Amino acid sequence: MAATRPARKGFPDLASAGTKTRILDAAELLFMEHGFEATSLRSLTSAASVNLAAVNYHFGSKEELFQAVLTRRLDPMNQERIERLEKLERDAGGKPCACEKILFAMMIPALKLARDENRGGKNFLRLLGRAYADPAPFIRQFLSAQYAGMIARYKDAFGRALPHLSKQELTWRLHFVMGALSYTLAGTDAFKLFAQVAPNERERDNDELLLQRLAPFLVAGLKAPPLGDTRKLELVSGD
Amino acid sequence: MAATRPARKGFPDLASAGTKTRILDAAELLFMEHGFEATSLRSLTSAASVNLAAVNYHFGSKEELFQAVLTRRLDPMNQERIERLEKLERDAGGKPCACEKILFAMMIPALKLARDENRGGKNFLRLLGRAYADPAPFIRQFLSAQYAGMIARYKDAFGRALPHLSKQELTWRLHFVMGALSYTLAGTDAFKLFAQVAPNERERDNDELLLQRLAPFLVAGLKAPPLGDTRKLELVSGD
DNA sequence: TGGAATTTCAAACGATCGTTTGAATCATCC
DNA sequence: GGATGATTCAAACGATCGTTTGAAATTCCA
Repeated sequence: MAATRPARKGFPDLASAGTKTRILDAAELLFMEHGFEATSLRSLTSAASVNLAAVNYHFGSKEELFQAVLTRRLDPMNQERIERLEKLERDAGGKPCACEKILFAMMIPALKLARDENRGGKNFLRLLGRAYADPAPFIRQFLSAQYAGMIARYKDAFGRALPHLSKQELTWRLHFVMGALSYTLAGTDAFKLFAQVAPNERERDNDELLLQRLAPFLVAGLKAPPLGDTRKLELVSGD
Repeated sequence: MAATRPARKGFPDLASAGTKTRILDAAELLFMEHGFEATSLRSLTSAASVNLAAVNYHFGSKEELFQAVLTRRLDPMNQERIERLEKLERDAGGKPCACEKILFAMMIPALKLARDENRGGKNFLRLLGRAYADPAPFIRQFLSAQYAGMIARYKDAFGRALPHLSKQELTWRLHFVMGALSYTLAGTDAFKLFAQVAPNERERDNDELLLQRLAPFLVAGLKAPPLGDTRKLELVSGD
């Protein structure tokens, strides 16, 4: 029952590393394809070429396996986001950073993850997109814990970069930004109907170009005059 | 085996209407809370106070029930979206419509649905948000069919309202808009971390005010100069 | 009202689920 | 090299799944 903490001597686990990694890789793929509930441990362990009991042995339960799948990618990504922001603020030397730069500091680590087909790549981002929309408590509080630190720092930086926005306005706009970003990176193509362009054209629209398109959109949205500065919009007037 | 097409005479079904509606209502709530796979027909029919076999009798299968749940709300909403756009274009008389008005024509039906707690309300929009991120083929092609007509017309209208955007650029920006919109309306609050404001403050941020905040953000993003008009952004230069 | 069609119901179908168990295998170090 | 602990394995656990069935109950129309 040592589990999850093997090899107490020199190197980290090596014998079990193969098993744990194969499980994580298979879980990442299958959870993305079929979702958490619809993925059975039997199909998962079969795909990973490990014994059925290996999941409960190494991770404790199916839920803990799911969290481990998320942690493996999210931890480094969010840490890199924080490091990039800190470097940005060091270079700025007390002055507020440019809005675009802050946005890029947040987007680039996600982009790098998406392109790292070696490990996870887009599969993981799609899985993450699903997790965002999942109301299961154990998923929601896990994501909250994972993002809390990173989000707080970025909200602070954006707040100084966009002094014309009230605190509430900023909160909502960052919500919009994260929505468009995660939705786009997840790339589930719920509306692939949009793209009636030539398919080879879409192939060439790689992730880097995608973010180059997303960035101006988000920056313009962030810099837009807040509610009330423009004429009052009559919303649900009709009917 | 008539099923799904009862009462061939005067009124639509009345005896079975109670059963079918109760099933749809319970399914809407439970699918939202636990997802499609994790919701069992036994808990569903129990919540609806109907017999277990009623789902297969009235809808054929669990999957068809899920599609019926989506259709009940999506059909009227997307139809209203089209009607509003057509009215807009009639009033404009050949001229391109204002970008804001097109956006509102798309958002208002969704908002009205969100506020109609009588039927569905936010529960359904959260369910829809989950469906967007679900890669299950039967869900994806169903959503495509549901949205295809509406999306095509709006893409056309936006294209005329934003002549400075290339076709590809427009495609992506509409993708961003739908992402931010659906993500926000779904309101899963994956990043409720943003909102450290007073809780009563968030309570008062009702849906109408939310869209009044979202609209300027999206309009500014849509109107932003396309890629290449601004200085070239060096993206993944570092590292 | 009587007969046909529709709807409800309890019960069971076979299949699959996540987890546990206890013995067998493997690696490691005294 | 033998003991110790980590890991793998086949097998089984009880539970729950979506669906089907055939009869009972209900509704509808002639």
